[in-house]
Amino acid sequence: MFLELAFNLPLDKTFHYSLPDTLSKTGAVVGRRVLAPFGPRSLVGFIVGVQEEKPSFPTKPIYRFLDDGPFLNETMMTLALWISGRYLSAFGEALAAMVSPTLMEPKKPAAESGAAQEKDEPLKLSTAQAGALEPLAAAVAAHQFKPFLIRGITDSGKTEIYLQTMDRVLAKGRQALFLLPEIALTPPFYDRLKARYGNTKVGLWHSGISEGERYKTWDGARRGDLRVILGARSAVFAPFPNLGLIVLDEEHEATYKQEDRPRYHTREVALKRAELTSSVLLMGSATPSMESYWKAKEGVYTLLEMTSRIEERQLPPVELIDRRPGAAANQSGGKPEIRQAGTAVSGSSHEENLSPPLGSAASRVSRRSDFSIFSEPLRLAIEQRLARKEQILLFVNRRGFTPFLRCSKCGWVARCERCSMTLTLHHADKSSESQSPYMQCHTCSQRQKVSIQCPQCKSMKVRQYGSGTQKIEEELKKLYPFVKLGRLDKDIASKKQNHEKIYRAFANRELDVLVGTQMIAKGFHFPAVTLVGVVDADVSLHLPDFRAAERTFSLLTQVAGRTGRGKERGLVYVQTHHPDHYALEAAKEHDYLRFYEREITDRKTLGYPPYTQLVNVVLRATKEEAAQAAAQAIYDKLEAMDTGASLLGPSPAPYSKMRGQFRYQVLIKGDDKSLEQILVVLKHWKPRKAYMAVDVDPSDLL
DNA sequence: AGCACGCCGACT
DNA sequence: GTCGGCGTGCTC
Repeated sequence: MFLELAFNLPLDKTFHYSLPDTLSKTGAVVGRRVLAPFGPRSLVGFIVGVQEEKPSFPTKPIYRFLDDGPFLNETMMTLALWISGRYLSAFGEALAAMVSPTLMEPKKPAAESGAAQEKDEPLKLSTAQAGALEPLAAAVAAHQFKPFLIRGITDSGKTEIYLQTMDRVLAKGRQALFLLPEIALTPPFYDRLKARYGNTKVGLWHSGISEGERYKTWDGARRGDLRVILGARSAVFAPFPNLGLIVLDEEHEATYKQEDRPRYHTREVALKRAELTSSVLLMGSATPSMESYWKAKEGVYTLLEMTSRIEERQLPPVELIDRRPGAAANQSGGKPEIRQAGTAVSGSSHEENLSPPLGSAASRVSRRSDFSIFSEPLRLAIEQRLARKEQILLFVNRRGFTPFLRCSKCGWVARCERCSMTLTLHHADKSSESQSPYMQCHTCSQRQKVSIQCPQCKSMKVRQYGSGTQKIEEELKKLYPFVKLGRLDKDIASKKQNHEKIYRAFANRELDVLVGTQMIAKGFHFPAVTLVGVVDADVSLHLPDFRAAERTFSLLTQVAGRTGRGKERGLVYVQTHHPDHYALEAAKEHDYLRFYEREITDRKTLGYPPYTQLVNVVLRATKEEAAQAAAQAIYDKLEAMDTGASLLGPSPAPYSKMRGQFRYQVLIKGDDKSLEQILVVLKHWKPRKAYMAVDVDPSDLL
């Protein structure tokens, strides 16, 4: 008896082993994990074939079987094969992606209960909700593969639709997956699912779960003891034997794309898995991706639309504040009303002195007062809410104090030596180990000492430009010293308790204002928030990526949805230099369709998805010439094939250097047929003196 | 991916 | 004389 094994290696190859007499032949089944010698080391591999004939070369015996049966069933093996083909990874890598990373390490796997909760019962549905549920219930009853897309505005009651669809799936004895774009969003859903289906029936799955818990959850799913698994993208691989439903919430989120091998898109994997298992796929979003909405309109997905908020609550007015020089909103008018006596600062200049010491009284004096970070309307609105004891969210798209430092004399800009990125100035936090300010690269995380003197012209005219969360926090403290202020960004949330603590403090209204990055844009339900301020909407708009407008629109829509969730009407202020950009205009009007119609026209004109499929080939090397030459070589090869796909490049990637490696790319726009030919070539292509990464369906082109 | 082997430059 | 750079080759 001989076994064919696949390992978690970037090799398009399987390896053959013998079965020692000490092991039972009946244990040799496809999908089971084994431990086997591999060169000088031991590796966990998957059995992908079993045969009687002795191979023509010498074989080694495996050490032992793992698990008590096949870890992956036939469907999951098929899904892995599909992933390795579509996303150009080795079969073994795709198989490994389906289990916890710890289950691929050659050690023995190790082998919770929440507080008693009120039982969660199905809610009575609104007419709109009932209308959406009907076709879902029919598809579940018919036991057929069917993809649905719900476009439901924030607070429209999508979750209850997910749950009532799930009720029906579980009632038929099948299991359900509930996928969210990130871990931070799971806790409230986890509580609700446990309350609804019972603690022992619901499993939680994401990269933060402990090793023991992981094994238990996967095993529970495999045995069918668990009925629902909630998790981030890798939960799409939960090995349920009788899957009936996959819910993919916030369908448009870029975090559903896996950024290392296999570079799969959770949405596409979910679609394939639903097809293989005759399950219902239920995708939902307030701002569906262009691809999905287009497919829904083409009839590939069934479109369900929910365009009113529950209890008829109104969407908050969104006001765009023109920040271009000379625009009315930038003139600082009257003094802030509730500012306490003795606080001298009324705002900071756009450009300010970095000269020593940072943030000292001396540097404050030099600030011009006619260009504040906060426009007059935003400041007045902040003061009004503070006076009324209502809560405020301030959204800032960057962490740190100032996103770049530049010499105003010679133009030198502080950059990371290993990356083509500017360095962000950070002030020391209470929580951080550093006592003094530092500069940090947001690509490679490396820190440096702050340059006060320009290294190029030796002048002392190094200035700070732009504002991050820390600076907004500081400005607010200066303007309103008595205000209780919290900040939530990656620097703070790197400690898990911090995230919890700040979230709870804000929820309990111990804080008046919360300043934060993307983290505060999603999921939060705080009824006392009546003002959302977007300090600079242009950051995401300016990324050199074809999805920049789409990202900006959905981000603004999401942020706007954080207010007006209580009795009081909410208000959103968006500061921008592009008040007439279609993404901002559509966000102001809460008009997804208007955005969609405009954006889809551009996609068609420019040949971007959904009208084409993209493959981005990135070549990186320590030597720039090597990366460039390798990119040129693959370009020449593909060009000569004449497949009908269009090739862009070779050109330096927008982030032209990362972690000491130069990056060049060739972007391919094609259709199913041309890409099929191209992927075959890429699969066997070995670049010289450069590393090649092939990204099918890239989430961005940076 | 690791990890070995192998052939050329600056150091205890 | 050796430590170590990373090029290329192999793993049933």
